[in-house]
Amino acid sequence: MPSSDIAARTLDQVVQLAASITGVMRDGLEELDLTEPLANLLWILDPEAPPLPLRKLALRLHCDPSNVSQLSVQLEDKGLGQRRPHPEDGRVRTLVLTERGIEVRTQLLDLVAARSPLAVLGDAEQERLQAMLTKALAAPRRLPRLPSAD
Amino acid sequence: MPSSDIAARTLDQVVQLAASITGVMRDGLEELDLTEPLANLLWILDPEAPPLPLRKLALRLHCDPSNVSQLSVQLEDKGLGQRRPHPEDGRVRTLVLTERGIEVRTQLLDLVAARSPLAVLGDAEQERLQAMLTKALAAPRRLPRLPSAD
DNA sequence: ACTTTTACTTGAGAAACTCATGTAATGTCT
DNA sequence: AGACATTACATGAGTTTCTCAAGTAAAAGT
Repeated sequence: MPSSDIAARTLDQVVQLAASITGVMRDGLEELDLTEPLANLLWILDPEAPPLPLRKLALRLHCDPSNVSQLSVQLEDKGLGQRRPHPEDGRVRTLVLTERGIEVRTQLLDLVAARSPLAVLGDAEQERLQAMLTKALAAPRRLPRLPSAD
Repeated sequence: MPSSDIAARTLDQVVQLAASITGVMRDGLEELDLTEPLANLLWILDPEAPPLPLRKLALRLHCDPSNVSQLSVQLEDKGLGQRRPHPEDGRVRTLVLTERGIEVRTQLLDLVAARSPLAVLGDAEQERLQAMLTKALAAPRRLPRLPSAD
């Protein structure tokens, strides 16, 4: 049982899990009055972290910056977010959640957490899982044959 | 440290990992001459498993069956797949990979496996990871407040 | 000061997806 | 067996989402 088979199987399971999670999210979008791209944006907008420039958000979402611009407008139109000028750099805008935005984001996260397959794992298991994921995510991302994007 | 925080953090890490994996995949699409939706379809087309009806593929991809129809046409145009009538049910069509399709799929999987963050985990760790993921994915999916779709 | 670079916005266009409709095969009911 | 309903897929139109190109404004480099 070669090592690459193990890797392939692990990868496949993670992808399956991810698909399941996005499925759960999609099923909850209507009751939150969100679209999928808006929900994805909301997801990475941690109210407790320092606000991020739109450019950083684009990197995180693996999409074009212009796309984030358009999504930001939608978030503002819904009263969930607000673009703020960066205090030090006049070119930069950061995206901040409004009170209502924080509320909806919490609902979104709670909903997905409650219905995701991960919910069946106990606290101890989740912590072991976290340990492994942390290790993987912290890795210095050495991409073979590619300039370091991301 | 309430249990829901642990769950939220685990979930966030899985989502981050998934984003990273799709990012890796996207970066490799050009060199494989694939689009993202085609790659996703290719991914779930295991040549060793019995061929699946288009409808099942749509369920797996969380999308409309008509979408799978269109993607199947693209796969055929590229010479990577072929739709076959179901031997017993005249309405059903299954999608099978061609020789070249299997080849490209292998390249895709290998590429993602090599560059994914999971690559930094050792075999033993991956097996422990698999154990947990298997448990989660096998769970009978009790969706709160929703008829059992999926 | 002048040029280059960076961050965002805007608008046009392409890609991907959904929905409605149509067709054919299967299942069901009497 | 015949009539009706259901299921699986195909097709075309329309919507949504995304990318790309061009433009503006601020900052950095020379």
